[in-house]
Amino acid sequence: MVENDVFRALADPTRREIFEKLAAGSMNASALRKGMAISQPAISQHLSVLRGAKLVKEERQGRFVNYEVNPEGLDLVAHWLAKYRAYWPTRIAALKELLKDMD
Amino acid sequence: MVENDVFRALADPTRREIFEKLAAGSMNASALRKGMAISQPAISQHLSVLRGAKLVKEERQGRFVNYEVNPEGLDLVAHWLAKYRAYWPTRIAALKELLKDMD
DNA sequence: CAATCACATAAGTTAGTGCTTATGTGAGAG
DNA sequence: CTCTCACATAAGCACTAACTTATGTGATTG
Repeated sequence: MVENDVFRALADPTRREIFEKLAAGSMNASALRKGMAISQPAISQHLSVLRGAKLVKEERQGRFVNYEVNPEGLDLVAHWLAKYRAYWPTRIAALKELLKDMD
Repeated sequence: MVENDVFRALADPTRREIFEKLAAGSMNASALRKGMAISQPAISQHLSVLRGAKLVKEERQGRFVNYEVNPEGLDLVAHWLAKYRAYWPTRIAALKELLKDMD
């Protein structure tokens, strides 16, 4: 079940931080590590989890591996959230504004 | 950090199941337990976690405690997700339809 | 008020998670 | 071809998390 993988992946704050960095722009594992007090294998393991959750895509470029956000994982969260839309009426107005901006 | 609590709470499949049940209609802990192969304390502990994540609200009713969905937690998820809206263009159309339906 | 019911809390066990150091692998540089 | 670089995998360890049984608490029932 991939939905489970997504939520488990996002449960770790370090992983959310990595994801956030990638959302701002794709980069390789070494670049991701900069500014984080964590070992290289740790990053690699986190990326592996994020990949399994479809939150991240990898693309080999020579001896570097470029990582970028995979929308598939986010879609899963959006889908899950949509099931409970009846419970966040306060956000509807904000969402409408948001969508208007995107036109 | 409550955002962390929300994602950690949702990482457990049993907890998501409980939440889903409550989304379909508020009920007490005993009712929630029905059909689940789990002990009474386990339910109670899960509800405690969900409460800490603002995903659930409790309301004492005599010796029963009625549980219901707390939109606050969902708002947190929606908020987090909105930050990455640039990455789910495919969902935008569906979302617009959804919002139209709610008018 | 004594018994019971609905639920919470305590304590202990076990499995899983996130980290580390050490090592492996595959591609470019010299 | 050899060395180095970027990253992945292995193994081990400390901590956490989810469950259990046992017990506590506060409200209703008889």
